[in-house]
Amino acid sequence: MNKTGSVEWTSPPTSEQQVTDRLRRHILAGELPVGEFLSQRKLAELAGTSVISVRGALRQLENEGLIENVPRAGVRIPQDTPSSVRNRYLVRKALERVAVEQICGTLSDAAATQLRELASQLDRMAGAHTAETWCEFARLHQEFHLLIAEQTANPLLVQMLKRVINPSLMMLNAARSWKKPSELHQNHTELTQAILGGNQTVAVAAIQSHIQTGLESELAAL
Amino acid sequence: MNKTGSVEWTSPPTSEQQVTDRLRRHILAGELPVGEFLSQRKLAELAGTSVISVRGALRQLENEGLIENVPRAGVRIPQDTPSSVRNRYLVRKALERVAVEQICGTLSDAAATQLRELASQLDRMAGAHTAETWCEFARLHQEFHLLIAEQTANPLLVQMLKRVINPSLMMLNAARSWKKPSELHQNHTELTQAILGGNQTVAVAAIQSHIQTGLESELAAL
DNA sequence: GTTATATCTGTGTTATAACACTAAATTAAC
DNA sequence: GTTAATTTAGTGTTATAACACAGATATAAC
Repeated sequence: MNKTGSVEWTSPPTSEQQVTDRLRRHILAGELPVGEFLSQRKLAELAGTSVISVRGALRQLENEGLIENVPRAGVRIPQDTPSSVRNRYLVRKALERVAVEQICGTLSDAAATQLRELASQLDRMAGAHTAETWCEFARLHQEFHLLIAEQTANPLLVQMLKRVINPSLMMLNAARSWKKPSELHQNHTELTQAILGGNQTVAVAAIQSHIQTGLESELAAL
Repeated sequence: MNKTGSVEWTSPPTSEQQVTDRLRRHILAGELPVGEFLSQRKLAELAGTSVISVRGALRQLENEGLIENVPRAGVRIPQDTPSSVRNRYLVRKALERVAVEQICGTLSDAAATQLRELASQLDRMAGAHTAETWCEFARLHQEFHLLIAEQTANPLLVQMLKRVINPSLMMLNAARSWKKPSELHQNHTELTQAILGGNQTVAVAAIQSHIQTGLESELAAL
């Protein structure tokens, strides 16, 4: 009935989609070895489906930048290097800059309070990090930045920003054991106020410096 | 022997890759109907392979932003709207801006001459457009902007820029019949000089205004 | 012991066929 | 003639099995 693309009817998720979601969770949690090639057959057996669904899922995750596909060799989680991290952050800086420029001064009250709430929650968590709160902190941090991007009503921008934030999330989760998190403390409340303030120049400066801080702490954790 | 990812040995292209390349060419040339769902079986028969390779190829093209996948309905070439075009151009503006900022004043002589040559070739072609030269012009235009991005040595940035330029190329090719091309005349030589000049402020201003012109002409062609 | 050959096991890749579902067309009943 | 049920043809999706190649292991010959 509805093949037009605008599906409100929640059709049962395809097998491939289920595998995709499960794999993504595992990767983001840092539970898969980085650098090694993953066996499609083992993944299929582990997920209880066929290779074909796994292959589709891997393709999807490749598009999200979480894994790397070498045509006749297989698929693996890419090993981060200083330059790959810098490359991601350059793109991220570009995308978040225009996002902030776009929404500066035009935010709805609902979005503003949601942003403020997330920021305060982040700043509260930043002090006391345990292994358990790490994952949640990383998730909220991503949600905060994506929320900003979503206010532009530009799905492409959101998708690309996700693609560039996700790998960092993965890396930080994988490395959470040997890093003292207080280092990467960032004041999100301050950033939020700069954005909500309405002065585009100071908002842009704030987001740029914020991301720069993130880059440096991630490089230090490498 | 070489499974490390850095493959110099040109292994024979996988079937899926061949289908991908052929399909991409067809789409970019504007030879496929936009909006309609494509039949995987017909594509497979037409390409002389199985559905499985076609599905992989479609996934790849989806990642390049050329087609749109609706989970249980199929895959189609998305219909452009003013807002989708604006969304693409916003991202493009963000990406090309940082690209220019990065390379401004640091270009090698080889890259500079290559850029100048491409620009002059484009400006020469801009005056006399026939149906035959359109495709070539679009290709060169893409090559020009990608060349700028490639000078940053940031593969991620190049990939994303490609993803945002390709659909425009496709649209312009499909619409070349009912549009007088002189409208979208852009002075690429002037832009090149601004970039090579070394003054970052004027270079950024030039690229921004250049892209803005492109946006307006594409909106007009919609 | 060393070397060369063969086998075996693992990989990614791909073709075939069946499944589940939808939409249209045909047929049957009223 | 109109309406309802049924069949048919099309779709995307997925499981199975075979293909082709690579690396390791074991076996045979020297």
